Amino acid sequence: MTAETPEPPSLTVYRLLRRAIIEQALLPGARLPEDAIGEQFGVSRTLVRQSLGRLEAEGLVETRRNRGAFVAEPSLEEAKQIFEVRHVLERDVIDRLIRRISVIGLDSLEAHVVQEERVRGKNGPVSIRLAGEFHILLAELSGNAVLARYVSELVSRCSLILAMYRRRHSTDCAVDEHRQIIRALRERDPEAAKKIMDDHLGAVAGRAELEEPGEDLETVLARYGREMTA
Amino acid sequence: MTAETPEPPSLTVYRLLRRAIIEQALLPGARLPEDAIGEQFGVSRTLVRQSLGRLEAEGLVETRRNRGAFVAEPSLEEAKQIFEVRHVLERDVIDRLIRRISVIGLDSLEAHVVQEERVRGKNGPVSIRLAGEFHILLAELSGNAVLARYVSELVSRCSLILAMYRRRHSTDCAVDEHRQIIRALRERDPEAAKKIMDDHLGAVAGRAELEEPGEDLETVLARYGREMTA
DNA sequence: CACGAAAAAATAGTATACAATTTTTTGGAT
DNA sequence: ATCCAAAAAATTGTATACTATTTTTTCGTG
Repeated sequence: MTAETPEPPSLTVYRLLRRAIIEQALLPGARLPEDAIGEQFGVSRTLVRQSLGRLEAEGLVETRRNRGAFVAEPSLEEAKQIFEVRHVLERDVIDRLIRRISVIGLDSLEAHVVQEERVRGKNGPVSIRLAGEFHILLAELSGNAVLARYVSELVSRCSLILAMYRRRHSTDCAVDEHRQIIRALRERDPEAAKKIMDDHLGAVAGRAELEEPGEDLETVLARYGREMTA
Repeated sequence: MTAETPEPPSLTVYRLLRRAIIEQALLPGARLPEDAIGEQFGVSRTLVRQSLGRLEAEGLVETRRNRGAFVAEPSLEEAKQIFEVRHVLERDVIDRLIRRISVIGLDSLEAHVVQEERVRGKNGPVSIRLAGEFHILLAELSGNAVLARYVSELVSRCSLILAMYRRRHSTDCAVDEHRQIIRALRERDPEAAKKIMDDHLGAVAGRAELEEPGEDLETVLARYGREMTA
């Protein structure tokens, strides 16, 4: 009789907004008016506001006093700093995994990559999310929850950065690089794994060019809001 | 004519609660009832709730569904993980500082240590806070704001850990070790600096023993609430 | 006196209401 | 037509009100 407590609506709002941002349905700079969001999700501004506050703490949202919330627009400087910290943390993740990863862990990584491959080219937004979640899974397998949380946060913010400073999303390369990381882990080769990780992350840091704004808020939230009411 | 926008009350509540926790005026496990806090600070539950939410995201507060908020009680496992990530991040801070720290930066570190020395033994809570702020200052001088934010968060959580798993607060040693770090930075000696940092952090990770609960909430918040109304 | 069920009180979760600020619109003067 | 000021609308920030859950108290029974 596990009571199966349902997810509290406050969390749902947070989670859906987060996903909309990470999947780049809400692009950097997009306004996030409290009542419009609340209406779409069928909740009051109270919960929306809480969610926005939390997203702000994570760096996915910026709020201007008396002026509302916007999807964050990390500057190039911020972007550089985020990637630098990712480097530091993910190198440590690799170190830990080399020492402790189990067969089960490797299997779950493989399974994830298979999933990535399955949607490759078919569903852009989901590809973006899955690519990030591979890194989060790595961090979680490291066994250090604190480390995993920070990696997760930085990976999310990288989604924003990619949305701003990259021509087109080409996840094709990523899936391949992910496989390479798994192989290096399987062979317990820390230098190879770190090298791949460095390349994988470093390649992104040196580009620039913007995109056009996305669809309007209603359309986006209607899509993400379905999960709320259902 | 810089307009000097005053701090919004929501931020003030957050900041004061945070300080009360970090200075160990509110000990791990202490209940944090929303209306009692709001009454003390002269604000509604709305703002208290926002603050508690943010503190929860930072790991300083834990909330149990329909049961309220408490000052977090990190387990020994969590504590270990926090110190591990601190190690990784602060070693990187040192690396950066060796490369880039200016005379002005070194001076501000010196100034901070002087301040630490001034209150040594006289004001326990402030000593605790200042000891942590030395590490935060180091991280800020590294020039990477993302890195600084994470170090800051972890340092705060360490305050909780010390409150739970340490016999008595002996900041005497810390001040001395802080001086040693400054010296190593001045001499551009990365290995020495990292060695000291490792010892400094590592020394704490291997102890255990609990303390007794603290004073009641009202007394504590009356002290911290002064800044709110003034 | 101990125990347990029901009632009461307390407290968290959410929605609504109100105040303050910002943005947009309007209308007149140049 | 353009610009500027004043009014209106929209939106945020905060407080209050209401609902649901949890905790405490009460009180009857074994």
